[in-house]
Amino acid sequence: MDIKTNLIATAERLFDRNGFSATGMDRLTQEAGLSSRTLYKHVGSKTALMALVLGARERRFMERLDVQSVDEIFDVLGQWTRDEGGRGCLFLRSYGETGGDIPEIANVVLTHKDATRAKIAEIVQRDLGAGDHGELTEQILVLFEGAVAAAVYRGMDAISAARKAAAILVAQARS
Amino acid sequence: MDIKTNLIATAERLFDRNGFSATGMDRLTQEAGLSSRTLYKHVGSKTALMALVLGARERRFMERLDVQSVDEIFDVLGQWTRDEGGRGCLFLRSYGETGGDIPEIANVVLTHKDATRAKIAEIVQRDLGAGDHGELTEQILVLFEGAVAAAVYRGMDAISAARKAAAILVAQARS
DNA sequence: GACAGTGTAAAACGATCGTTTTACACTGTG
DNA sequence: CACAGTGTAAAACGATCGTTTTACACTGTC
Repeated sequence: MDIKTNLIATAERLFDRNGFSATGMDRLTQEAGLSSRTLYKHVGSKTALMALVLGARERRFMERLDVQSVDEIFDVLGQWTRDEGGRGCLFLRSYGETGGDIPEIANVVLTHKDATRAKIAEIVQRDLGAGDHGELTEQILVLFEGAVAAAVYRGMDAISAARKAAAILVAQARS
Repeated sequence: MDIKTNLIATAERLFDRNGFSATGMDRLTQEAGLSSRTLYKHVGSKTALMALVLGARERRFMERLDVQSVDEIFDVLGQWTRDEGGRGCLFLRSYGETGGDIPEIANVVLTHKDATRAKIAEIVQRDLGAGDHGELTEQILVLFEGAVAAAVYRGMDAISAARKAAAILVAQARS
């Protein structure tokens, strides 16, 4: 595998499992199987590596979220959580750990949240037909965000609860 | 004010604004206006201080959450966010930063989440009358958690969306 | 067969981390 | 006045942080 790709994947795993600050560069180089010199040649700095990790995750996530109905949104989330484990939104976690003070990271996070909201709006639109669905979109977004957060301690139950709630809200909006 | 109380309040502010790892003990002693020797005499270690901060927040939060209806839950959350700012759930953030690996902290976090869920169950019960409302409770919990998380980037809109969604789910469960 | 490029291994950089220690001032009590 | 208790100020602890440097091996190309 490409050095940089492998490095970013390893960093994503460690950041997600142990936290950003708690993951030292020594641990990272060791687990990625490369020297610190090579690491810095490829990514420049730890902050840049964090941004790269989030960027890669964003692309992977958006690929998966390309669905047609509100119901499927929560299917995708269930699969994601089963595959990758539910330790909370890595974007919000990076934002929290840095206090939102590092523009390089804050930008990626806020852009990702904008994109997620836009994608949900698009799905709601497709599901409900033409009309203003701003309120429903915000509700689905909150359910999605809540399912991610609550899954940390409630597991899959949180996700199926969100899914059922979303179905009720969609039905209600249709009538 | 009592030294320890003031220290914990200062630590809560700094941890919340800048993150746990990113907040050094020097910064803390400086802002709390005491020597590091006094700090360590009173709280023992940074980890213990984190647990104390979370414990204090838990008591303050549970006091506020002592309401009678589902609707009021989101009123409380709105006030909390207006008063203290919405930077995400400090419990989940502490859990994420430490990878859930520090028992002293993981315990406080999971206990808090259990208590929150129990409190919501109690409110739902009072609101809906006797019967099994496990499903609705999980849905309200997810909406609550989602409102907290989404408020980081959507502000109060996330909270009022959660409130409206909860009202619909409650009405649906009543019929 | 020199050479530029890219990699590793490992030591070292200064800075900062959480924590402890030393030295000293102030307080109330016997 | 002695004294134990509690506080501050500040230096120092060893450890670890992110990052850079030194020294060297391997690779493909002219």
